[in-house]
Amino acid sequence: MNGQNSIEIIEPLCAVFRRRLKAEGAKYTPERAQILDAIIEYDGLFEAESLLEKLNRSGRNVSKATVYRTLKLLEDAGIIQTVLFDRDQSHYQLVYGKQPQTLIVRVDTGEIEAVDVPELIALRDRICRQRGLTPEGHRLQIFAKSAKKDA
Amino acid sequence: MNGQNSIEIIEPLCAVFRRRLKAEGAKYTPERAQILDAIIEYDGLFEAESLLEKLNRSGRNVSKATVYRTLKLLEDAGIIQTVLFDRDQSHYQLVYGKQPQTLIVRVDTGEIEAVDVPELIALRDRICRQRGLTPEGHRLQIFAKSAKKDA
DNA sequence: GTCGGTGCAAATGCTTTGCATTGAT
DNA sequence: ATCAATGCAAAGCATTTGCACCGAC
Repeated sequence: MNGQNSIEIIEPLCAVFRRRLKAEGAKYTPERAQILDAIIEYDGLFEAESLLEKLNRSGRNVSKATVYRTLKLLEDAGIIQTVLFDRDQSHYQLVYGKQPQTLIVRVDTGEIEAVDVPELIALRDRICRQRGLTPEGHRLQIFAKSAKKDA
Repeated sequence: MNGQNSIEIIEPLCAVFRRRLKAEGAKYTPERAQILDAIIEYDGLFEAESLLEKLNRSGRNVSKATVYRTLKLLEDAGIIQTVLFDRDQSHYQLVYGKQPQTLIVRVDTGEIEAVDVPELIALRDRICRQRGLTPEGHRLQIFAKSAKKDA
């Protein structure tokens, strides 16, 4: 809703990605740029298939193989995160400059809502600290249904 | 470490499973019993393949198809939970009579540790209550590495 | 006898990969 | 020229499913 989830993003994501690619001797190709652009257009979660469709629908022709390869690069770069609800399909979300969101999966309707749970970060960090670990990230999925009386 | 995570298990798991199966007109077959037994022998997480191996190694011959079908039944019965770290393989854990455990995935070593985080339940329930939802379950995975100075 | 269950083998479907081609420095 | 990236089609692989046979009530 507002910017409270953002952590000072000075530079655009494409710059982050480009820098990262350069650092490992890889190239910031037009295909990779288009894929990142299309991802940014998503509000929340997206899937490889939907991304591929969106790209092709808007004339940015990129092959499936390149989409998958780029998703992996983006994940390595810490720009997106893979979320797995089931084994059918991977879901992805933009995480760069944000804390990963908690996902509420409605078991009755199948809807998925992303919410921020600031306390979770503190909880996570404490759990790690107690064990001498440095947190790198987390994923929380909550399965819930409407509290109405119907089963 | 101790029993504080248990919620009064009066009856053995097989009884729970049998009752559940009967309720839906299904049978508690020897194969299903053996699969549940083998699952109980695990401390924490297990995978379908490892379970199948263990069954066959100990002479309890069950087919792969039956293992997968039974895992699904056990999940529906609320006895086990599926945990997905990646898309290679599903991991399962016994959850009946416990709160699902938080899993700490060591990104440096690949080790996975299951821990109890009681506060998480309260947090989850509050998040759901605020939205008029009833929690059915959750999954929290924390990715972390050793806090030592090495990358 | 009816039904559900099992095992086998084949199918599924997302994701990955091999390979020839293409593009940038 | 060299080295990486792309696209296509083929492969991979955990999981699922169709089907014939089997066993319990």
